[in-house]
Amino acid sequence: MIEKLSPLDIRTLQERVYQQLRDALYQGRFAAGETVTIRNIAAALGTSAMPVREALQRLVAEKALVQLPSRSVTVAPFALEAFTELTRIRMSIEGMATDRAAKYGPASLADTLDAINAEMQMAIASGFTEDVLEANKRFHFAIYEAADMPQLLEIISNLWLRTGPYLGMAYRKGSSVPFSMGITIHSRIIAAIRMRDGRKASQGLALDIWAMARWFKNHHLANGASDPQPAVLSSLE
Amino acid sequence: MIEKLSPLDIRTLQERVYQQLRDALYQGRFAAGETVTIRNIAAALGTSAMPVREALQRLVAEKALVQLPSRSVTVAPFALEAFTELTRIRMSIEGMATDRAAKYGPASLADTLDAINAEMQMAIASGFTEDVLEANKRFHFAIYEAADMPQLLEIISNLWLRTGPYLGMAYRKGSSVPFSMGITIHSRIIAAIRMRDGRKASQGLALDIWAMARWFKNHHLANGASDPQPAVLSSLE
DNA sequence: ATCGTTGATGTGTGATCACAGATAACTCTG
DNA sequence: CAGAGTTATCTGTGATCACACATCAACGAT
Repeated sequence: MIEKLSPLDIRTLQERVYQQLRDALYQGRFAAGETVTIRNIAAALGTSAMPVREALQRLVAEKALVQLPSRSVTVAPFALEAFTELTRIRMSIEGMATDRAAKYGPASLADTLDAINAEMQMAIASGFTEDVLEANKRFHFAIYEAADMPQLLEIISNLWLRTGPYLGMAYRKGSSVPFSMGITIHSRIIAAIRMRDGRKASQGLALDIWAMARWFKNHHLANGASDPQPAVLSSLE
Repeated sequence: MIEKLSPLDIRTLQERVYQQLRDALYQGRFAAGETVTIRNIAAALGTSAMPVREALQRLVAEKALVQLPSRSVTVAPFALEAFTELTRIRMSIEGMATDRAAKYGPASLADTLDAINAEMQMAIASGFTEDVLEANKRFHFAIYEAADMPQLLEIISNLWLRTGPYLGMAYRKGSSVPFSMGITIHSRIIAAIRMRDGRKASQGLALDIWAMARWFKNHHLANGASDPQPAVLSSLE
């Protein structure tokens, strides 16, 4: 009986609108600063305004979108200070998750990460940046899930939703993301996890986040004509 | 001209509903597990269902309320594991904020904190627990604001919204919260901040959070008949 | 006695509408 | 030719309604 039928999508319309918008945002498919209107999206999705407006409000509540004083909703324009602060927060919070994953995670974690890192290296070699980004995300979240702290995981997901668009945006403009350095750092993290050295793993992860942020800043500000960042970790500490 | 008129409240209805619910939740005025319906609240507030349902969805998005599979919204019932995890997260995140406040905050911070701590001691002496809780909150947030990280501040506010109800609930049941110990810990934090010792300040703050959580667990579980927690910090580390 | 059915009631969801605020182009006045 | 006022248009907000789903109690069949 069961195998003759396929499960249905019982999510509410609002939920589906939300997830579609969330994905689009995460992949940077909306331009920063772009304003997003209820009726436009409703028309694009073929729904009424109702589910769209609730999805938008939810995204605003999660800080994935911002609401102007005029009450219209826009994609947050890039702001250096906000980005720097987010990076600092991520280094701390994701570092904490990594510490716990290293100390108390399953013994199989290091092997899982090795496999993902190998896939990432292959993706780099073949040049599919989209796949590289995806593998990088999988690498990080494999660690965070191993920390076995569901609420922390959600906080981290939210932070990625806020930072993600910038990276996607940057590589969409055709820049070669320096992921090869990432591979090396990842290996160091794996080694630390294998030795259950939470401190080293956490520091490695923070370095990974920091290096990516520094690259992004230099790349982004090059187009915006501003000072490149010094290659010293302390500037973010 | 200007001084003849007083400014109006231009917030949307939804916003006002949201803030009223948020306050009520934070003060523990809703029982854990209680289900909250749109029409009831709308009737109580004298509005239509529309702004209420949007406020509720916002609170769900912020994890201040939970949505059951039946799609009705309830106040999250107390769950020990969730509380323990939240405490751990708070120790880390609020510790980070404290570290920065100590290192880079204004020189006046220590004096401000001393004043608040004195007020708190007075409130303890006079027995107004509500005032004690309020002073305690002011103490903590004076530190977090000094860290000058607006996004981090919002994350912390959200964490307090999730943890706050339990403390309010407990003291509402007539328990004497052991705040006198808090005063001592606070003094240690102030001393560390005065010396710009971020590490010590952050450890002191984590201890403050941890001690409060431990008291709550013992108190709460005493009613629920379970094992009291050992008085060792490592159990949470 | 147990399980399934039926109904009543209460609930969230989504569509639709009326309306006020915002914005920008335009017009009129000085 | 400014600058204040006007207008047209687009936007979010809030009210209201129809509907489907959830829940639970009373009832009936087995």
